[in-house]
Amino acid sequence: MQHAEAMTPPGASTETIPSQRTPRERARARTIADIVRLGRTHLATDGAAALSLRAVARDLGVVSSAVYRYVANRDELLTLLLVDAYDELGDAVDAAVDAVPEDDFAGRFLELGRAVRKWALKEPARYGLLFGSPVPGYQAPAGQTTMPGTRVIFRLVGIINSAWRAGALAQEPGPAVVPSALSADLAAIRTELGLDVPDEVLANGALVWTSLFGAVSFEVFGQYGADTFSARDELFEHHLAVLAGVAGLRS
Amino acid sequence: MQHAEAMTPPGASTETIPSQRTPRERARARTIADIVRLGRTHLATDGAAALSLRAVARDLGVVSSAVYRYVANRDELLTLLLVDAYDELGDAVDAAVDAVPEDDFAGRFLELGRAVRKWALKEPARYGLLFGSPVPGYQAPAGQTTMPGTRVIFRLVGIINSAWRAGALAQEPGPAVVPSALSADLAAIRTELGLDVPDEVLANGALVWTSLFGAVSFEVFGQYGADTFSARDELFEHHLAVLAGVAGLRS
DNA sequence: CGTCGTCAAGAGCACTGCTCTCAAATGTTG
DNA sequence: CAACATTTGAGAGCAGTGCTCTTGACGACG
Repeated sequence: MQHAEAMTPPGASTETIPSQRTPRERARARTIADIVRLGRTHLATDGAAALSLRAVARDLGVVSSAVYRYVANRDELLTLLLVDAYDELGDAVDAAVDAVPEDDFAGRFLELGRAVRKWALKEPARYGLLFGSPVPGYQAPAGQTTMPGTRVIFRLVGIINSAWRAGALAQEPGPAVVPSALSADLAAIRTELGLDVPDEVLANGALVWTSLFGAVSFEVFGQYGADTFSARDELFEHHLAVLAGVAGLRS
Repeated sequence: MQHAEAMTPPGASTETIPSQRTPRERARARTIADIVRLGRTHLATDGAAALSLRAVARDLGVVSSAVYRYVANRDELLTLLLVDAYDELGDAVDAAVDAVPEDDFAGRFLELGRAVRKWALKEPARYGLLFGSPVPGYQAPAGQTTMPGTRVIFRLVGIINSAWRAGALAQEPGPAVVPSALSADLAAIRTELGLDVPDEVLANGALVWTSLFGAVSFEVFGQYGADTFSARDELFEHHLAVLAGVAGLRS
């Protein structure tokens, strides 16, 4: 929050990419991209807590203090990597969902879930940065991270909302009454995202959201024992099917 | 795994607590308990990655190298704190569940969920150590952590199994067929834990398990936006009610 | 062509985990 | 009670970390 303003000094930064007018800016952008690329590798290899600016500098073939010309501190590099990972996950989810016909709502949901799991298993450390325990002392600047960080949930509620509009949503009996305070929250979400679904569906959607990431996190973080589940694909498919039912998406 | 053997030097340690025969052992146990206590404070304050043996030594009023007389390394202290936290969570869950009549299966499940959430919100950093992204380079020794680490899930499937035995489990329609490989996993779990529930119920129980911790993790780790949900108690209660339905526990 | 801005390098501070040696305190035992 | 043995704490030291500051060089721009 406070960071967001501090990061846009008055008169500087055009928010959009500066299109690299001078060769200096070109070289600078290239170097920052290299730093992010190397940081991504270290992040994927050793995890977020072990991300070291000095190590990145070594790989860059430069002394440690030189990196500070391009990145203010370790937290800023972490933010860059956070956005980088959110975007990669968002792209993967978008591609998977878009490959399914628009009117196959259940199919789109299943592919969304599979895409999240697939990316998480491929990039466990980066997934951990996004959805694991927060890095101590690091607070993600909301201004830069909320947008890419909400792509998956936006996509999910978008699918549910489209199904609702198409009249393809099976209404579960479920606990009918939604308390007033929660109902106010849901109303705010509904207006902000331009949704039509009633409280019950929206609340269930939130549960499906957290449950999807709960299942993925358990698998990625090794919460299942080493040998408790060997058929993890099938377990996840079962979970997805049940969650589709909770969301009202019958295939 | 490998650690487990290295931690029981031949001829030493009786595995059970040595009951502190000599005053030396008494003093030693007291010091270790102090280290764990101080470590717990640091863990709760600054998170797992920021846990520092030197800081613990300072608080203990002793030079840094002295703590290595009691704890082999940082990872071993982390293991002690891991077990410590698992046990505290397990105790909290046990107390909450035991406060509900044995035949109120849905009520027991709800209290289990509430206890997990309550403890997690009270101890976010320690919860993060248990269920967040794994600490890089640290592998929990299974021999010491699996037992306390499985108390909650054992308790959960115990409730479901008791309800099944009592004929109080509402069978949901759900996706009927459970694939063969997953069925084999579930059979192994069933025999190991002495359960009677069919595949479908057990698989749904696994989903309820991961979903419960998914919902708690989202809240503890701040995955909900800062101001998206203000009525989080009610949201969680709604989730619990739906999950009780998934488990077949109708109240 | 000279000025000015940018950049890399190096030194340095405070912190971390961990190892080693040495001396003191402590408990055990003859 | 005194001698011994074990345990313990202190200190130095190594290698690593984030980060700051100063210095010198290089390149772009007026």
